[in-house]
Amino acid sequence: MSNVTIKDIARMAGVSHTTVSRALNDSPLINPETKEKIKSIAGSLNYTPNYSAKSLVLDRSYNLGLFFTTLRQGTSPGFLYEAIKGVNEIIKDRYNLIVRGIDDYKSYHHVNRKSFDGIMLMSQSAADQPFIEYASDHGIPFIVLNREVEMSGVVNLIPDDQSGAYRMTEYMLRCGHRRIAIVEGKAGFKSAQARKEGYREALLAYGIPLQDELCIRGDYGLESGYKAMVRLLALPERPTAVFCSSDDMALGAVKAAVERGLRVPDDVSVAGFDDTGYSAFTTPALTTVRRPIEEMSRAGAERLMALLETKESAERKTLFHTELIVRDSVKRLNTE
Amino acid sequence: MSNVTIKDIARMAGVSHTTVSRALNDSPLINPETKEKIKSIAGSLNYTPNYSAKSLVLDRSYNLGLFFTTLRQGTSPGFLYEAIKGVNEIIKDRYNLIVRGIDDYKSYHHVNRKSFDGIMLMSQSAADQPFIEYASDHGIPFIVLNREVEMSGVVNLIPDDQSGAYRMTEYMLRCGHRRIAIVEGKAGFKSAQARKEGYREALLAYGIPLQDELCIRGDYGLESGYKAMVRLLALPERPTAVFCSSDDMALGAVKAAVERGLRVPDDVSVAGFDDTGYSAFTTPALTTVRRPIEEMSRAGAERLMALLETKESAERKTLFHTELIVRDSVKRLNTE
DNA sequence: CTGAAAGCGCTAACAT
DNA sequence: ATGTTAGCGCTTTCAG
Repeated sequence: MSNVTIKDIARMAGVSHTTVSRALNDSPLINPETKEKIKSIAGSLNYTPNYSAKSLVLDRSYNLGLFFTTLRQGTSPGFLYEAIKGVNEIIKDRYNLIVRGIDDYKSYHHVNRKSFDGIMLMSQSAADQPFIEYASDHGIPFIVLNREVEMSGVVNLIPDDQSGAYRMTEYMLRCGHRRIAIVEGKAGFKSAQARKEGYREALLAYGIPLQDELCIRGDYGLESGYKAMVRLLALPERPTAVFCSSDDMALGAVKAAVERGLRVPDDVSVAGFDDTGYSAFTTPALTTVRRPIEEMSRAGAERLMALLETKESAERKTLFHTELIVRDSVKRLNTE
Repeated sequence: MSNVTIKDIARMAGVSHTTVSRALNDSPLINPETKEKIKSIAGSLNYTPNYSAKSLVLDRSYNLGLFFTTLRQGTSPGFLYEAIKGVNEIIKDRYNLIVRGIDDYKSYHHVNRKSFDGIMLMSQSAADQPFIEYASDHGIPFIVLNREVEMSGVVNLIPDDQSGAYRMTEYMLRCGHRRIAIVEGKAGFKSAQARKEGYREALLAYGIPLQDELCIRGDYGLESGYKAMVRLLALPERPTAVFCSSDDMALGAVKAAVERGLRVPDDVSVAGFDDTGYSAFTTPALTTVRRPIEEMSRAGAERLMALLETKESAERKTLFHTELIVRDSVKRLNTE
């Protein structure tokens, strides 16, 4: 029932508990034979160190936080999934991974250096700026993923959303589309802004003015894509292509089009962003932009662990490349 | 920078640290005025208790584990998402939620009563029986969700998969289908077996023999649904309806059918299981069985917390009802 | 109502 | 190479 302590082992081995502690921590000062003996006793007694005690004296909690802006809305299941998977793969059982939406906390009181050795913030919105400042003020080692932050000295891993959106829009333009709408992401989310910017830039490069009526606000969710498409289809002059800032919204948009008797991509083209596992399996398969969440999360975990061990990390800002994934939901209007 | 301890507060308040401890823990033995004074000092100093110290003396870690059989395959993003969301909603900041796939552990060494006050196991497969026994042997309070376990005395919350599958199959039969295939879930997963059983039972009730060629093994993933459908469509006599044991597989199945020029549901009907957020937005909208993961997770968190506080929990086994969700992917062949 | 003292299990000087 | 001692920050007898 494992209430064995180093003192018990010490007694059995006929040494002091200090020696046991050292042996178990592989101190080089201990006689190899003694060490072997102690370890074997520990093994046979099924000894497990009491991490609360270790934590107290070593001033480490062995907890790592993986925090999201919110778990309620705007965070897609696929996003959460890939992030957790990526991080867990790296930290193995060296740390406990604590997953939380920032908005689950009434106060940040429980978030402190004693309780978290480090924090990875999957930042989605500027709304978590206060949290970032809190962490910074309280000297908690942290890194920010997914959203670019201005703060200096912060390790910041971000996907290159803007150029992804640029390439997608450019692709649509190359396919001959000229009237291209965008369904934007959640208001206040940096990623939403970056994707819009890439879209704008591409249009500009082709000398096409940005039209307000073709920019519809969404919130990254399925439903909002649906509603946006309904509005777009009601326009006097319909777009020939719709760039949705998330795959989920693209799904919703396709749904709206199909319900109104239109065919995708024959009557209207639709593209997404994210490349969730589903996008290859929708009908039609979704042309989208792949966002390397899992890779970014793995890298984040590595960087955070390095930061905890060496107390510093070289590169501050790292861009993760997005990739255009061409499937079947955007029609080629020309032969180029 | 919050390295304030109760001793600092004691000094400032002119009392002993014992009194501070008691005051902060709302002990009734402390003079209300003293208490107020101490609390206000603590507040102004921005005191945060050191949870490692509390943990050591109180023998509680304030950690709750949410464990999955695996995070690599067979666990859908939606499943993970709803489970985490449900649990976090209940535990708020009273506990840390640690999310892990059991197969992330090389050994269970780090899983013990000192490190986890309690564990919720989202059990998907009999493969985690050893883990359950481990937890039980080591006296870690735990409850098992999602999969029925034989072990007595274990709090066990499970969705009623079998009757969900039964109702779905029955619905297909009522629609006039007689040649109904099933794409089964991951081998070894209890849920896969239960869904198959519900299917079998319904066929039996209608006097239809189970045909091996209509039972295809899948693994709950998109791809496996696709492959299964390919095989079914190659049959000399095709099924008129295909019951997939997960929405993901249903998506794959629809994909395969459409690629082969068939229309769903006009040429072949497809149904799913789970009712993930996506199922209403696929084309056609998926007829499926809703599985109340979030509710079950919330209930699980409540039960676990009750178990930790009162050291016992009344009901051992609770069934969560699944629900038939009729949408557009199953065709009515008759007029009944 | 408050304080002194002990101790949770561990690590880390400081001896030797 | 090993032991002695102190102490991490907190709660909890036990005394008063």
